[in-house]
Amino acid sequence: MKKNITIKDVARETGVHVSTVSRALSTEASSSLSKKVVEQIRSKAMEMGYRPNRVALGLRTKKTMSVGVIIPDIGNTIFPPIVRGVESVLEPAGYASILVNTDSDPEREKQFFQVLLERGVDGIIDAAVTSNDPTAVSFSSELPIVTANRMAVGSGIPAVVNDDKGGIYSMVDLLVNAGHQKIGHLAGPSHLYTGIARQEAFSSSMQDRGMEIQKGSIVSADAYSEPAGKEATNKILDICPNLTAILCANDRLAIGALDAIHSRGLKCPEDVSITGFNDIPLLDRIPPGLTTVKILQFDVGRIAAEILIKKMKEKSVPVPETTIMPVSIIERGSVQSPKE
Amino acid sequence: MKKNITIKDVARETGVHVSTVSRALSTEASSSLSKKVVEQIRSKAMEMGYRPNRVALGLRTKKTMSVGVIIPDIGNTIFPPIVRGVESVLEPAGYASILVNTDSDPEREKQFFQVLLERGVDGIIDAAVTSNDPTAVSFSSELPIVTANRMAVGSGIPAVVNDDKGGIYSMVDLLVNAGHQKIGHLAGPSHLYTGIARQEAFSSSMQDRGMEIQKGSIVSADAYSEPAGKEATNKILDICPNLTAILCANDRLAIGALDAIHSRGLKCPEDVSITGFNDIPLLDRIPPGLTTVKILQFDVGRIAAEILIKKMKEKSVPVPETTIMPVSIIERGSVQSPKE
DNA sequence: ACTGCTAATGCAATCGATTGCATTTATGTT
DNA sequence: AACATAAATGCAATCGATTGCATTAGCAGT
Repeated sequence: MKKNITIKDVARETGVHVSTVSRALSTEASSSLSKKVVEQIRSKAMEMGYRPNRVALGLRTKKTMSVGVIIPDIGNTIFPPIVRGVESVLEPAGYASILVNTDSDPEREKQFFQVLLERGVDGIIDAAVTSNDPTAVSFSSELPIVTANRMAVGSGIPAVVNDDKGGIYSMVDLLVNAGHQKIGHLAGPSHLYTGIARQEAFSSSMQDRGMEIQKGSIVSADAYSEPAGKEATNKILDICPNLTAILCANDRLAIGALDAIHSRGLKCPEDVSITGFNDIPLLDRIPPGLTTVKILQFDVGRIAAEILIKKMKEKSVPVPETTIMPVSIIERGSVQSPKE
Repeated sequence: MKKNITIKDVARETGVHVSTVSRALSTEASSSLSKKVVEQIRSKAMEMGYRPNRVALGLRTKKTMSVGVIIPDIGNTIFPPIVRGVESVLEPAGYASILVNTDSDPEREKQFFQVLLERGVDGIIDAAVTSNDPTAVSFSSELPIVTANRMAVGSGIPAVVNDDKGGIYSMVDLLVNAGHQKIGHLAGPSHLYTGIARQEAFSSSMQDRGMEIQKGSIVSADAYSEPAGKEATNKILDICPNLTAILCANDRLAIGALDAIHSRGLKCPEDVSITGFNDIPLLDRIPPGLTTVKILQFDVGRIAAEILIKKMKEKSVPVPETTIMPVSIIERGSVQSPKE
């Protein structure tokens, strides 16, 4: 492991001062140097295998050209595309992404904010933010933050989210048009924006149509996981066995719901129609084919990163506080008209 | 955005020299200071909201406590668990992970190595390495590298891989025991270790059993994707329509194979048995249930990170050059005895 | 009280770059 | 040829920590 070449070494070899080397290597500053010298220094640097030290640069300029990406769990299939979208704009812009998983633990989220700040990130994409998130809010005065897929309600932190409300409205529409009257809602965790927003949308959508929401027909799952979905579905059906459709807050919950109704000897869509949200990879291949709301995961990440970059470049630049990404309904086989 | 507090500020407030503050804040060096002063400085620092600057630390110590994690694509479901495994040991050890996606482009891989070195990472986990990877080899003399899931054959770079050979042997066993005689192999890309290793294992396993490998019954897919799998399967079946089983190099290819045989009006497992490799998330829910080789993705990442940490702490410490992780066969519904 | 130690703290260099200002060199004008 | 001016380069401080060495303070022994 040989010693790294620094501008000092290049300066010595070319017989100029380090500041001259620094200028020669920079695109802008090199204009103040004679062409010949610039040329000479650059080729010498190349020849010597000079590699700039970004740590030193970061110390001097207080810009590390890195951003923290906070997500609950990269193992959850909804997040990789978001991360990829973030990357797709950050990387070409010269930023490195430091990825951390909170496991939805607010304590860990807080620690990671600390760590990321110690590391001098220029900004943070937070896809693990909770609906009421004092941590994110307090740090938002220290560096640019943009939340993705979720938002901290009323925090003033720019957010890129999906049209949760529109998606749920459309889905209720679809179910109602198919003839369903008794619709339940398997809601997401009540501390998450998506859980809350989708549940509110469900309720108001049903009300708008003058449809009855049975007592016990809305249950929040503890987490966005299949087992939690199965458990919550059982709770719903124990109280409201007459439901003909269950609108789920996301696909994984819907898969859990499928498990639950199967274990009760029921079938989807014959006995109960089920719908999801997100359209995660491979979902199309799981029978009976979940009808779901497709979100633009990649673009959520992409736009969030674009906004972040704007704010990092010029922290006072005005950016939209909430960007709502369009969603679309994907019809597959899990919805049919109620029988009889 | 207020100015950050530095040890200088703390020093001024407590009336001591910066070096004293530095020592007071460090666990080891604080032993050389009087208890009282240490106590005083620490509480003052806490009170002032002091946050250490790791960039400065990194410059001084030449350790950034960060590692680069290079993968082909976080969107490919096999990688998130690996990344999570890596994280699970890196994070508690105080390392941050910089994640980059190469999209399997060797040129990008090379660039990322450069970037990561500029950023002063202490080591690299490379899960995007190709079987013959001059880039990884050349950089391996500059910093510790460990490859995960794949290996650069004969490079001397420590690797943590799956028991690809064992998995394929077991799978051939399973097919043969089920009565299959005419077995094809949908191989992975031939520039990837997994593609090569699994194909070699297939061939030798068949030979060991004295079974015939028909001409044209082994075809490499261009990429580990469903469309590539479908395409390659069609090539295989065009030439060898009499095959009763196709052993695929991974699950996504197997899913593509499923698509191909369906489009030919054939059924799995009635007409053709299909097997996969990896056991990616949700695979169990895709009909007819792919029989596959389960690998320990999380642990591959975990062990790779453990080895890397060892090497970063003490670069000359001997570590196993190749660690082979056990695999297991998961039997589902995609294999049955050939009819007739 | 003086010497000799040890314990506690201060000093200053260092890591690798950038950058405002000073200085030198080159160019042009008359 | 002299001088003003512009262009090119050098100087040195700076970013925020760490750390080997020097210095001071405190204390014990006589």
